[in-house]
Amino acid sequence: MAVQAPIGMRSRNQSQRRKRIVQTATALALRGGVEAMQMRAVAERAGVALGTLYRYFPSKMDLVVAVVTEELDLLEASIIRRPPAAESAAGRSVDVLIRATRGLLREPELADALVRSLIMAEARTELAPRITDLIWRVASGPPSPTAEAEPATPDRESPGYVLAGALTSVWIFELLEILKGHRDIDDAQHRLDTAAGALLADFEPAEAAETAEPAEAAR
Amino acid sequence: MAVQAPIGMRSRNQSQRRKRIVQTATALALRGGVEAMQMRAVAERAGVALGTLYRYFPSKMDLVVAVVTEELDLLEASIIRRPPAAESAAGRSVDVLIRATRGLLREPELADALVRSLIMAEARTELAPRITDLIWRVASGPPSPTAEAEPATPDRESPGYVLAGALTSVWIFELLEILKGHRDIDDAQHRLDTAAGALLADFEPAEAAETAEPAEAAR
DNA sequence: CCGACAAGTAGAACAGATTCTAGTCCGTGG
DNA sequence: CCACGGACTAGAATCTGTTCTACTTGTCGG
Repeated sequence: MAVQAPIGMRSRNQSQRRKRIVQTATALALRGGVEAMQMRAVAERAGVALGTLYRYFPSKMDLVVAVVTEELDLLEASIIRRPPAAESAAGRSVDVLIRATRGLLREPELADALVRSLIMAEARTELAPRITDLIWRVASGPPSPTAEAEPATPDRESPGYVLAGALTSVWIFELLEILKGHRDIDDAQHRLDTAAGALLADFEPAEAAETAEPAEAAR
Repeated sequence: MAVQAPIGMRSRNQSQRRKRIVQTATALALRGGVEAMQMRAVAERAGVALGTLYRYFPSKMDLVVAVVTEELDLLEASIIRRPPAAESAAGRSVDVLIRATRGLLREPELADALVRSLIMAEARTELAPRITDLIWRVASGPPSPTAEAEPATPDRESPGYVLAGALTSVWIFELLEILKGHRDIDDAQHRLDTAAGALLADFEPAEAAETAEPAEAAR
């Protein structure tokens, strides 16, 4: 077999291979969900040996996390592309979360994988903090499209960040409930509104927030 | 698995058997954790055939949930025995949650099972709501040992209940983080204090409990 | 050119949950 | 008394994640 590409730089091939694996895995997960994303199947369709797959992703969970991480990238990009417009920190946060929810529910199987990853994933990759950072940013400042000055490194001990983390927990659970069929989106939104209202009532991005106080930023 | 209408002696034997299975499972889970609680092993030690075990518990998850449910009973009993003393609703809630946390961490393997059950368990048994109910009750009533006045049936749509549910989410996540080794109890307590302070700031089912200070929960 | 080596490959082997097969046992209605 | 049905049993079989074996290839320093 091994139509080994003509001798080339190993590292590029590696990342190429890795990418192909993740794509294959995503494709499989998109239908059938996580259980359809079987390691043998992924290896086969990606054209690598099972052992190789396991070299790149030591466990299925790692692969799931990789898939989900890409999804998360897309989500963040979409947020940046169209920032939330609400007045309050809570409003903006819920806006983002609900949009994320709707987006995810378009691929319930993937959403399921995301949630499980957020919850179960070991220290390997920190997924949940990415959500919390997102909320933090969104809550912190009315997004000023030009300013990069937004705290890309929030103080993770500050009350504001802790509360953003709490909201993340709530969101993940609501998403989970939706996926389990216990709620619909509107119900979840209502709950998120309630929780966010309480959690972010007097949200203030710790210190360095002064820089970003332009009330009505451009759109 | 419905505890179907009794049929003579049969039903007693059934519940006897069921109980023995759960006990065996618990014993195994107490050491080794969920992975040590292998279906074959449980069946063997409980003295039933594998098929029978699967008749009673269609999946391992169901068995885990059964085990964890018993644990939850113990927790509730312990709460009733020694009600939280703090002034504020938030203080009492955190008190209970931290006590639960400490108790659970005495059996990390079981704690792990609990958390995963709370999260993953399907509609079958509703574990998380039991926690929320607990928080609700504890938050609602300044512990009046005599008063039965508190309704055991909270309005699950009320803002107060929704907020209690949010606190449940936060707690489960903090517990998870502790189990993953990302936090210690004190850290978690601090976060719970922050979250509960915000969520239950002006909690009141009927009465008033203004002082929403992050309470020094019991040691 | 050589030997060491990392990265691959094909495929067998292992492990534990879940399912399936065949047959036994026992209480009950006819 | 007896056939039926449901609960059990022992154990094989299946499925899927994970690990292991044995062998090939491509790269590279010397």
